[in-house]
Amino acid sequence: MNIQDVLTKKVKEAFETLYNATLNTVEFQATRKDFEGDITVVVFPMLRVKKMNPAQLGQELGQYLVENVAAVNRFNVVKGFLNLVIDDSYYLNFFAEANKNDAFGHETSKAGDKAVMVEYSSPNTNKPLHLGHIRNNLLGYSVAEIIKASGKKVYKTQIINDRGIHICKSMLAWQRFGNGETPQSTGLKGDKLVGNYYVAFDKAYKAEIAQLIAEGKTEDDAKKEAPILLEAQEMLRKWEAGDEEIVALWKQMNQWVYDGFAETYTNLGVDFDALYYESDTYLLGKDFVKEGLVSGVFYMKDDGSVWCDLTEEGLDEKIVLRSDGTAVYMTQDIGTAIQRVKDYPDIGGMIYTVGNEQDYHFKVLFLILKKLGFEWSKNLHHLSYGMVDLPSGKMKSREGTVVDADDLMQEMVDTAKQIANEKGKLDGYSEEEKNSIHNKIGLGALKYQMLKVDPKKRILFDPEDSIDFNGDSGPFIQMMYVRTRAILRKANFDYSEVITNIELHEKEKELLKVLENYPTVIQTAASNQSPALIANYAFDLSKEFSSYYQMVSILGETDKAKKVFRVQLSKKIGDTIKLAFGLLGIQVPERM
RNA sequence: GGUCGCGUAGCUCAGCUGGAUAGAGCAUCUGCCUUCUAAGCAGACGGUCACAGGUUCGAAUCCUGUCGCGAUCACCA
Repeated sequence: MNIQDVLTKKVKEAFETLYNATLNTVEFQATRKDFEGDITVVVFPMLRVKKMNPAQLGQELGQYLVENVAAVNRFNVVKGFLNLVIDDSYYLNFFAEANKNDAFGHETSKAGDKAVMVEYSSPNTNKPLHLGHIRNNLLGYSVAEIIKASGKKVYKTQIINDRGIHICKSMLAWQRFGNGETPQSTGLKGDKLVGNYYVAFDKAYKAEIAQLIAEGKTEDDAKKEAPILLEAQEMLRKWEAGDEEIVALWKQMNQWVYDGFAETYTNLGVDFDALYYESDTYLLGKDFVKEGLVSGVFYMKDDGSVWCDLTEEGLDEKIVLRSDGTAVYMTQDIGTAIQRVKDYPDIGGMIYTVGNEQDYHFKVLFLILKKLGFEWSKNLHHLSYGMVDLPSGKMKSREGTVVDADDLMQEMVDTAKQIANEKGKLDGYSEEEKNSIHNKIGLGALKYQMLKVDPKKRILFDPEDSIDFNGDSGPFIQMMYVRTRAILRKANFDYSEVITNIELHEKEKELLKVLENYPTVIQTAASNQSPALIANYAFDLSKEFSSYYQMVSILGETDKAKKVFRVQLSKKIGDTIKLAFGLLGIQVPERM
């Protein structure tokens, strides 16, 4: 029970005793720096229950709390704010308790609890991953880890968009211009090689369009009639018909891409528990469309296309099956969702990490699943995040205006290396150790910068402005962890004794207050699906520690009990930074 | 045009389930490394919370409207 819970109970009790009135909630906030106190009760909302002068009410409540709550030392009232001074012993006891738990703030799932499936990444297999995918991957991975830490079972998954016209474009261009190139023959990463042919296709396609326009066609006609596009469409038909040669090429090129992606995922540090491939699932929804047709959820138009009428819900009509009977995106997503629940019967809900450009699609998908009568449809969430844009606008693979994921990660590591070399603090380490450290710091900087922003906000990424390594940054927080580790390495004495009877330094009290919030922050971050809250918390804790570290000597303290406590506190803060960063997928180095 | 989202310091962002004088980082300026790692600390400077109304004891926060930016409204995914 944290201090808020204790006080809530006692304030309610005070209300019953003093005024014979019932209070539903008690509102708290951290006491402003200008006033004395550790926590503040806001009395204004209580006036609705008990009409009286707020200052007087605060006075009476404060008096009651001092008399009836051991942890409350004294109080002061400013306008409608009751500022309480909490006794050091409360925080020392809290710390002693928290210190017993190596994963303080993290819960584990209980047998029988429903699981959450988190979908993220879900790339197309015709081009390499870019910065937009990085944001998606980091968000999805982190939200999954946060929900796990909040005490739920989690499955991470993705749907790999491995079929469709876009893949055929790369395949066709490779057939035509590739001269049998392979990742082995060129030394290129597989996804990069395939991406090059996607660009090559677009180049050839544009040339043909220009040619056709020169011959007198309109632009619209030219775009539809360009021979290379017609050929790609023919290739897709052949693929669907199971043409052996085409399918073999498709498998080959996809495999190159998967090998490339695997490397990127490893470097990025993300993973998955279950993979779904569009080529397996794109037909799955059809049966449910048939069922929905029977039950009246859908209706068929004269041309045979099937629709869902959502006008009553304020949306429009949505196609769920083409007139030729083939599946659309929506058909597949309906089928995939149902399939996942069949595969993992303990799923109670799903989270789709997909950009906000698809807000409408998911609104419709969830509504359709609800209409189809699936109980779990009410627990479906679209983790909608803002696009990562460049100063020049949207990233476009075909036009080569993308920030490549692998390149960017490498750049970050190189920058970390350069900074480390300038500082020279890693001199004497092996190359392997150095590389590992540069890697953690470079990626930490990148990941922190991506995750500290509220997911729903769009990120403007300027390649000219470098990612921060100072201030509110990943490396700053890693640095604070490193300091705590340096202290522990030098603390060559037994610091296991439980300390409850010392006087706390002002900064120590502040640190303990922040520490006490950690469990709540995890729960809030989980319910809001926002890694940004964890990132901000890690920074607050680190900043507080940084100030403490500067102001107070830990190993130089002469009072034995204080020294022991300070070492314990430093360790706990380091451990908590490590845990919180773990939820963001960021590793911490032991030195830097 | 309809719908959805966003607009806070020069820049990047917190704060948004209403509470005290709106907070950080970067940049600029001033101090601080013989003491646990200066990727640091302490401090200064910097705001009509897009604009206009409304609700409230109290609004950056909630409601309405306006403006600006973005997304979306395909038998594409």
